[in-house]
Amino acid sequence: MPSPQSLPVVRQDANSTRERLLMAAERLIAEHGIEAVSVRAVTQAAGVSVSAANYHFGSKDALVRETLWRVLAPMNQRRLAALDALEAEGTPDVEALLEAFMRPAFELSSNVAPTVYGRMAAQLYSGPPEFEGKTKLELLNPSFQRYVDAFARALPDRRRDDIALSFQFVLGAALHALRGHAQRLSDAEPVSDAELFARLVSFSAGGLRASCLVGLTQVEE
Amino acid sequence: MPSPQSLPVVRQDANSTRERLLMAAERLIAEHGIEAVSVRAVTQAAGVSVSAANYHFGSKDALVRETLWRVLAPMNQRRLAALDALEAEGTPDVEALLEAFMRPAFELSSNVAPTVYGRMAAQLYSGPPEFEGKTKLELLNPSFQRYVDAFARALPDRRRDDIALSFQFVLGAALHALRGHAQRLSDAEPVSDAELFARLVSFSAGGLRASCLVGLTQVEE
DNA sequence: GTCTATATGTTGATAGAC
DNA sequence: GTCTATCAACATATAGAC
Repeated sequence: MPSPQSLPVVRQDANSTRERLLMAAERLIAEHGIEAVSVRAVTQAAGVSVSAANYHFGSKDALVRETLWRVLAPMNQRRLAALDALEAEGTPDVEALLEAFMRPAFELSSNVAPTVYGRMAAQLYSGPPEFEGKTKLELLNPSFQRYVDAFARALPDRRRDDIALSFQFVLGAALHALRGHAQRLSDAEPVSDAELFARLVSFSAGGLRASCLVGLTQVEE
Repeated sequence: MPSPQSLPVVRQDANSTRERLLMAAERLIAEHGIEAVSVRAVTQAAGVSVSAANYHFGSKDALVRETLWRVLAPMNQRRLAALDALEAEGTPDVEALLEAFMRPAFELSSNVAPTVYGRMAAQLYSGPPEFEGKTKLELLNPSFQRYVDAFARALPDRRRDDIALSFQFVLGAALHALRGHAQRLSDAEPVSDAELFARLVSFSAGGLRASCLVGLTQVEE
């Protein structure tokens, strides 16, 4: 289904040492977080020595950054492509925008490493702040801006910075769900991923639309 | 203003080694996270030796657990007291419940350590999962249940597990804001804490009310 | 390119003097 | 109770053989 050139597949042999390291790092970081994963753990999972990792990446920081980028860049690309498709056929409404934005985060990152895009994004926001810096927020923020613009067109009676703030709340709710906290606490039977996604979309839509009804602070009623 | 017995103040002299360690740990963990803070960093900030910490707490785990508990227990107590006060005068609406729930998380934890309650709670949900276990979710979850019950009374046409899930989204949005991500990304001028709080409340109220209008999956319109 | 072996620092925790 | 001194284990990173 994905068109051949949809992703720039410049990857080398899937069994090269470099590729195995990135796959192992992707899986371990998505599960345990950046700080909890040592280079040794990655190299052991990849079946190579520690120096092999340092030969290819130079440092743990570089390995982590490349792992994050390699996972988040395609996710981001799908987000933007979905937005392009929506805007090509008119002005999308809030629900359509939310689905387009969040869908890639709930998909598998690749067929070689069965991790979820958004789980990696959650690690990005939980982990040490030096990793947010240039590498990733430079990647994600521009598409956030585009989505905020699209939300602003879908909600024309709202100030843009108001929408930007609500968008952050949406992000927080989605990251929390991607960390697995949403399932864990509801005492009822665990919801399916599809239902979790649908409820997250409708919750976010309600939140985005809500604050247009209230003033900045306490309004007289 | 706080009634004398409002909090069980069983603390020893504010300058005891034990107290100084807990204060330093509170500040450092709230700022840098659990994993990033070493026992040495805490003892240095407290001006004592490493063994003093191990004498009083036995291990880093115990020190962290007690730090978390000591910050989150009063926050939780304020939450429950606010809910008691609301329910004493009728059936509170969604906004009142959200304010009561979130207000303590945005307040200062104590006058001795100028950290924010909710920032510590955010570290709890970001950090290694072994800290969530018994100590804290045993403390926070019961009050979550009480709030979910109250929301269920405020929204009688909603299923309870539906509300429980939306409540998790609220939690995610609040934790994201408490981590400071909400301010950082909005390109506009940074909002004040009071405005951030007000917008978070109205966003969450809209989200909580929203999903009662849609079905589980795609509904026919 | 990948390995073994090693350098160098930091971690959490302990032993024992005072 | 608090310290200094020290431990063993782990971290990141490098040197040099092959």
